[in-house]
Amino acid sequence: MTEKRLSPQEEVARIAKGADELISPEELLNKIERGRSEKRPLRIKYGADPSAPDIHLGHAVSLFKLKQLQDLGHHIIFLIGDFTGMIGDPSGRSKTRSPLSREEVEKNAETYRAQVSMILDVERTEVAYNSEWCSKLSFEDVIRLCSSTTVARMLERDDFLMRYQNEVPISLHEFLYPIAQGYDSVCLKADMEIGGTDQKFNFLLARQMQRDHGQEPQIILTVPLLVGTDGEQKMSKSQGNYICITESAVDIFGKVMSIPDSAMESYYRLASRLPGAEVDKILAEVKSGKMHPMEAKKRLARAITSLYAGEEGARRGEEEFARVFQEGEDPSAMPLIHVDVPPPPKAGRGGRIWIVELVCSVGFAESKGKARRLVEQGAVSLDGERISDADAQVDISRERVLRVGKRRFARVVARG
RNA sequence: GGAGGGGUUCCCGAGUGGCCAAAGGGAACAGACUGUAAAUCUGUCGGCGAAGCCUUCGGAGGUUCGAAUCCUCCCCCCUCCA
Repeated sequence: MTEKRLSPQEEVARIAKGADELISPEELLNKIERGRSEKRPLRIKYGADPSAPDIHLGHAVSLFKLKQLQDLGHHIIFLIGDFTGMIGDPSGRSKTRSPLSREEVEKNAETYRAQVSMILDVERTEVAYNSEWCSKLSFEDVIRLCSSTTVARMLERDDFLMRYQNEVPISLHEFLYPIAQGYDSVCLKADMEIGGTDQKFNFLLARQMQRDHGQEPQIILTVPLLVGTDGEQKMSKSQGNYICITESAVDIFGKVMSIPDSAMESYYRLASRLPGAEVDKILAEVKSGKMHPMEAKKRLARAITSLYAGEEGARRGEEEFARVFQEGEDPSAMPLIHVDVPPPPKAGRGGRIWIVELVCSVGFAESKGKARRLVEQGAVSLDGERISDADAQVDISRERVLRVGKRRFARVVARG
């Protein structure tokens, strides 16, 4: 904010940067100009689903855009959809979500604040809950709201259409989700809403509903969706391909390193916060063979990790990564687990335990069968020594390092 | 309300009386390879100290030596007609 104030045109350009779509730049320019003359910041809405309160790198793309708007002096409203959470956002899912209980919703909403503060200035962020107005609606009100749109319009939404065509059930209440979300915009008098491209339909409906309520429609800004660590599907909790911003430095670093090379560019552009020119340079060097892709990915991992765990964390993550995956050594920190050892009559001398039993009891396998298979497949080692005999009895009377597969480690010792 | 089609192991999906713990694909996990990855290849993929046995094919009963498969009732989903 110390820099010279941007002209409205420049401000629009800055806001549009990195966006997938901005509807529409002209309206935004208008709003900014009017806002300036009235000394009124724009009200920017961002909705969060309380059923999955972990903020991951995909959400962070929107949050950084919000941060930018916040720094431009606008008013951010972080809306927790505690009411709509009971419906479940149908966006992008193939089946109806089961509703959350009141308690779950509240508990989840609770965890947002700390996470958001990693990116936004929470002191200057308004937090709102849509139950505040949604729960007050009468059936009559709901009917009126529903008249804003039509079934045909609803079925235009590609996930609904897809489900409909595939004969997958769509519950009627799922149609209420976009309605409720639109109503949120009405109640908040939102000037602008931000979210992933998958939210476009909902955002557009909100515009319609605002018009119906005599308001000026909100500006829509969608940001590209970040792919998950698999490099294919969009990052989401249900896909299990996400990187949480609260994960440890080591995990963030490692997970970024595990993305396919093909996903590097979009991670660089969407998740790293590095200047575009620098990204261009790195990518060009990789392409020309001047930089090894691994080096480029390490830089990426460093950049992303440092956003959430600081420089120091990024360094630690990198060291640990090199140590464990490149040198094949044990991690510097491993949980110490005390294991109950069966009494001597069954296991022979004290301190000895069946390897399969051991793998199970530290939680590295859910069943004996799975543990047995891991052993047979050569995934299990003790102090770096592979154990592939599924009948082996091992001595853990003193502390030893158990490793299963590439990334599961623990220090184990017999209890007592 | 009527007619028809469906509900199978994490997901999709084959299976219409024993050869079915159930094909095939995906996901996942492990091993090899590598750059740590991706891709590829190989293997595993309900439970049990593994021999055999137990539990599983929407639910409950029944027929049968034997049922995911046949019968009865119930629940749920989809399509068309009203």
